[in-house]
Amino acid sequence: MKSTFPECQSCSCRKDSIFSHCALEELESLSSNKSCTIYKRGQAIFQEGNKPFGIYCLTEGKVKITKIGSEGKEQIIRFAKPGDTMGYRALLSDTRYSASAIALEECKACFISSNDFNQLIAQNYLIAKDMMRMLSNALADAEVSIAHLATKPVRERIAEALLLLKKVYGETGDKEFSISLTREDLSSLVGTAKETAIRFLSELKEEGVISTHGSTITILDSAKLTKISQMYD
Amino acid sequence: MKSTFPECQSCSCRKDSIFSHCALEELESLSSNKSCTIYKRGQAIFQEGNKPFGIYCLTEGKVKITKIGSEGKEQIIRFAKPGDTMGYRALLSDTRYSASAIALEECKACFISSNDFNQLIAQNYLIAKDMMRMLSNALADAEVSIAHLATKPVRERIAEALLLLKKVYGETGDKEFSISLTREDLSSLVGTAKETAIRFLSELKEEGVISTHGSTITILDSAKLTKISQMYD
DNA sequence: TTTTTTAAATGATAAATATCATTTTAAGCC
DNA sequence: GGCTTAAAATGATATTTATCATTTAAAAAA
Repeated sequence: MKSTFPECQSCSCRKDSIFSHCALEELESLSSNKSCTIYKRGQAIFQEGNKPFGIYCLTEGKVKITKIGSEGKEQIIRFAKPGDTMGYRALLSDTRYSASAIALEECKACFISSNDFNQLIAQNYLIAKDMMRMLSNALADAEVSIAHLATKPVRERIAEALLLLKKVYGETGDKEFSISLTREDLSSLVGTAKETAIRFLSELKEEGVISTHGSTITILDSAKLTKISQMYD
Repeated sequence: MKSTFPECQSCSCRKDSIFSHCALEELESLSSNKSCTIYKRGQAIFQEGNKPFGIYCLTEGKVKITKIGSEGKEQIIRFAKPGDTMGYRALLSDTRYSASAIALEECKACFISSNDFNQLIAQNYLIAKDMMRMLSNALADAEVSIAHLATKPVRERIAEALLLLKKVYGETGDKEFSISLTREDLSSLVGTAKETAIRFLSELKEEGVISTHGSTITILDSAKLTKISQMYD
């Protein structure tokens, strides 16, 4: 089973992760200490409220990061893609997980213990700096979400959500983009009711901006979607 | 004018700021290099979209951190109190300010150049670690805001906003808490229309949870307010 | 103090979104 | 492929929140 996971030294995920500044011996040490797991669709990689014991590096699959809101409603905070690090926030603030990470499809992730992680950021300032940059970017993204949740109507937020999915999971260059996402997940990303999300999707379909088949959504016209997402800016 | 600002070495704000881990010579160097300014109510300390040249340490007064949302609507992201550092996010991610800092009353703030700041976090790992903790906490707070904006009704968010103000600006121990805040600011914190915010405030007044005089709001019953903020949890 | 200005408060109404019920479509299974 | 189940889609309606208009109260200015 171990053979299905990459060695850190040669991991393709490393290129734009926090590990891009690691020295070879650091990577070797990471690689020999890590433990890797396969997660099935719907399985939690970590859960809100639990104590963190390390960080996770996603090597395959899509993950949603969620929080429980009012009345048990799930809110999607962000998505993770291969190469993304997850769970570092809780470690760095020495608190419990403030969100859960749930596999949207079969995923593979490598676990690095808090000891190894703390040692890494303490001994290599470039990595610490990278962590700060990651946190700062995540914070900026979160603040944009706050402003948009508070001021944009649902239709615009739906358009924005679809563009976010494309940005995270799309290949740069390809024109069309498809993703399988339940309407439940879409609505808990947008912060609206499932039926409302579906209605606006139907509207976008009629306008030829997207098409759907089952739970799969295909973005046909990103430019128009961008316009819709900024209609009242 | 300079005399109205504290020296970093003896600044009372330092106790729980990122500067709590500074060595004496570091503080002396900071103090001699900083430049301090008084800001009038409504004045911007920094503005969304501008390039950062350093960080600000608030020594007196209240500040709102805001973003422009849809249709030019202002969204309050968080508040700063004396001792808080502002503007570090943009520096650490090497981007422009993603939000503005606006004085809610007469304020004093000290400016530390990006050179001095970068040197500080590069040479003293305890400070870098503190920065990471601050960023992580800010991120956790922002994510709570996202979940609550998306899932809580306005009444609960109003209650929560009042409790937040108390938490940030209240003295630990005092039972009642008063703050002067325009209804416009309250509504742009909660993410609702001014009139809606006023209506729920009136409701809370009738229930004896708060009282108001002009723009001043007094929290009379924090416990009940807490309950209201979690009504459907 | 009186006047003027600005902000808070209330009322009436419109718009946006949520909820509940039902139908249709797609996906999993024998 | 037909059967079964789950999810997407649509419809009818209720609820929540926003908007616009007006009044009242509190600051600021004269």
